[in-house]
Amino acid sequence: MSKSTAVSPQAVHVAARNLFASQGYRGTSMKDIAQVLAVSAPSLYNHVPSKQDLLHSIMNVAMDRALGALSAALEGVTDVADQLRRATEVTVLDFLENPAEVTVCNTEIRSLEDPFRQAIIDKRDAYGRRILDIVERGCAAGTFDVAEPRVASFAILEMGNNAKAWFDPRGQYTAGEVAALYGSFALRIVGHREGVSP
Amino acid sequence: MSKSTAVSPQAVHVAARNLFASQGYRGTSMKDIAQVLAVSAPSLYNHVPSKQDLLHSIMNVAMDRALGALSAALEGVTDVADQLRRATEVTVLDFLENPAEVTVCNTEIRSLEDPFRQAIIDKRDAYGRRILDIVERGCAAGTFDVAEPRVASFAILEMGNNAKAWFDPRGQYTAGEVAALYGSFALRIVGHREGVSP
DNA sequence: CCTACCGATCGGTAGG
DNA sequence: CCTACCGATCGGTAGG
Repeated sequence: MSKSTAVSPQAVHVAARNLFASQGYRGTSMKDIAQVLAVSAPSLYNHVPSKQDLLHSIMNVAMDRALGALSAALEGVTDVADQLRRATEVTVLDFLENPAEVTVCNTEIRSLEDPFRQAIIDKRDAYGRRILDIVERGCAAGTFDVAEPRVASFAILEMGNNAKAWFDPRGQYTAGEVAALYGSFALRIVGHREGVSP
Repeated sequence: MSKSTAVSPQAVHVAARNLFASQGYRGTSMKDIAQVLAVSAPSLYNHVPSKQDLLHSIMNVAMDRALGALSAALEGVTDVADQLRRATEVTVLDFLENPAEVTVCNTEIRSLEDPFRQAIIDKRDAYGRRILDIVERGCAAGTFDVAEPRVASFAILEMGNNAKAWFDPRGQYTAGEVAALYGSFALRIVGHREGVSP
């Protein structure tokens, strides 16, 4: 379990992320993190200012990565159905490829104190807003047909959230194939003609 | 915030459920629970055996309620599309009407110790299995058209999970109307002809 | 239902 | 990077 050699802010970040995901923020002590890195707990404070800062850093890196991946996936894509498919795929891919960060973001917002807390909520809301924008534009263009774009966008964003819990990277499907399935579900939810997967 | 008079196992259960949902199991002390009930922390042990037992009780009650509601909703319903719509509606209704229990079930399985833990996981899996059964029967009957029934059933089960976070009981829609929207999404995901809501 | 109290553990600091 | 240590808090018990 331990992976000594070369303690760094990065290494502390990774150890904390994994422990926070499996045991929770309050269920993880600085000593637990230190043990993974084979050092004493006080030594961690040479690399990170506090446990709370560590939590914020983990969530902030995760949100920036997700927002960046969403932007990259939509670059140059003009068809609104393609946009929704790609946005859904990149969202699910992020869930599958970064299960620990996503778990921390999902379960530990309440453990974040308030200078940090609102900043993370704002980024999460910005992500949701971008999905909603796509759904609304598709409805306005007559490409989508769904009674409540806002509810539909929440459903799309949420439906893949727990895929990391059952997904097996060495199983029947690749992460990309699972993401493609969810992309087709998204198009079906918004009532786009032809939501069947490749 | 406090609600004194008549401390009972029930009252402790309710106070603990609300605090576990908002602050987490490890972030809630027995003293916190006692304060809501306006008694001292040791007094709680006259009503409940331990904090861990309290957590298990909250999750077990929630799972039994959800499983019972699912059975009741499906009673006498023979059409497989109606079954999926009703199962999805009752699932989302449960999420909206019991937000605190659902939050605890979603975030605190890791805080449950192992005699209790597996029993809760088994009940959760049984719930998911019943949704999957409906999707598989619909596919076998040719009523549904979806490439991966298993993935579809996970998506259906998950898509309403966070609805409690944005749903406002005094807002534009009733819980029943929101549930109906998700019911139509479920039918669309499985490729049933006509998934548009009433 | 209370006060008094137990051993254990926590995040973080001092000082080197 | 370490040991030694701080004040605070934890779940739970004793005893009434």
